[in-house]
Amino acid sequence: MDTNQPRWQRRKDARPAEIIEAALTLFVDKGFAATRLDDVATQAGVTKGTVYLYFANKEELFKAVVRETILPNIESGEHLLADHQGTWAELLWILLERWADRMEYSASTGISKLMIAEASNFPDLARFYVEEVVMRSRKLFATVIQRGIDAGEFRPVDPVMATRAVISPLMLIKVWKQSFSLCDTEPVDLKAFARFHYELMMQGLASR
Amino acid sequence: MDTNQPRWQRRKDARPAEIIEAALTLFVDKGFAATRLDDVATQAGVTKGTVYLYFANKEELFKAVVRETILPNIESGEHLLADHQGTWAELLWILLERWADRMEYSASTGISKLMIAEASNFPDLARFYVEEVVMRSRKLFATVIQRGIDAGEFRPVDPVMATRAVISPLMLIKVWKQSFSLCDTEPVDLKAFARFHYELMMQGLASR
DNA sequence: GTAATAAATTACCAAAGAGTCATTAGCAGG
DNA sequence: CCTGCTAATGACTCTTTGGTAATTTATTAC
Repeated sequence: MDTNQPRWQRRKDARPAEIIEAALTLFVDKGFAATRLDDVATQAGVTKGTVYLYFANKEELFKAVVRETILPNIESGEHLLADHQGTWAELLWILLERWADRMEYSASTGISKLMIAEASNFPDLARFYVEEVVMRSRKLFATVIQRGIDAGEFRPVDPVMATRAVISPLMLIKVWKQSFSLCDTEPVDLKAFARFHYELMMQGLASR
Repeated sequence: MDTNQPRWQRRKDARPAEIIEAALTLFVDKGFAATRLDDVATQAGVTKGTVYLYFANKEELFKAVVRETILPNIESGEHLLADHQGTWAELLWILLERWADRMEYSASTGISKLMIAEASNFPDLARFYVEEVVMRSRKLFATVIQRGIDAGEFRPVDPVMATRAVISPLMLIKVWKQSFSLCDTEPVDLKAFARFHYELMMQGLASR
């Protein structure tokens, strides 16, 4: 108020991304229904009217959040598979490590929790998510495992089930952390756990 | 209408349980915020006024749902540990199988998904859930693994991390099924997957 | 400087749904 | 059969919040 700078600025290009980021945080934290658009607007540094300038309604904003946040992350893993030279066990570890890494700093992995919570209320978005994100991730891991089996590196297990077994622990631990960070006092080092789980997967629990 | 039976009955003792069951189904399916008390009442065969006869408000109903549904299930596993005679690997399988079984028919396992979605909106309930359900389950599995290590059945791994690795796949698959049953077309036989995961845990993925 | 523009605000509306309470009616005891 | 008790109803209020639109103001071009 003391300086005479403008009360707000026109930033047409930057607004949508800022609103989506604010919405991502709040949706992941409180859920879709419990998040107020007024709060999204405030956190994005605008007012509710501005949100409606860029998104038709709350549901469209939700869809935009999921789409914009997820899509950039999908493809890099597939490139890793295409370009890989070493053993399949190595690639498996690279994929898990990269994933654990991303979980530490990127808010985008919170989408998993969000989709789990809201899938039944947004069937079409759930279908999009399952097809474009989940299926592609599964296929990536399943291919690595299948090639490992073909190369004689892995025992001949069912690659579909093995994929689930490989992915689940990291996935759940992230979802869990997202939900119970306030009360679950057992701290988890994501990367250390990823390594532990990888080695358990490879060697098994039984003594020899 | 044709017969002259009463329009409703007085069933003071039965109502709370019926309302809780209806609420459990709807909360798990649609989430807390998206569930209308009118719908809960209808599904329980009463009207909204009756719900408020037995529960102070929506939040208290939610807490009652979590408490009443979970508590009966906790203790039986602990008894299994106390009474067990065979190997620890056997007990591990018994616990997993029993869990997979229960997931098939009991709605109570849907609580996991519900708590994941709503934990941040109900911190005190989340704390109750983590302490009374999660921690106790973890402790149960960790004890079995520790004893298996002591007995020389298992390699000397970190039992806390191993517990997470053992529990996560089944847990996530259940949560997932709960959320994406409509669009994730890959069918999962819970018991078969439990067996697969158990054997993978025991033997490992690497060929010898 | 000034006028035209459109980005952003603010005050508003309407629907939905949580929560209330006066009334109704099932049921047990006399 | 009647009477009292209270479980259950259903119409009501009030708050919350998604959504709208008239108004304001930053910005740009001349």
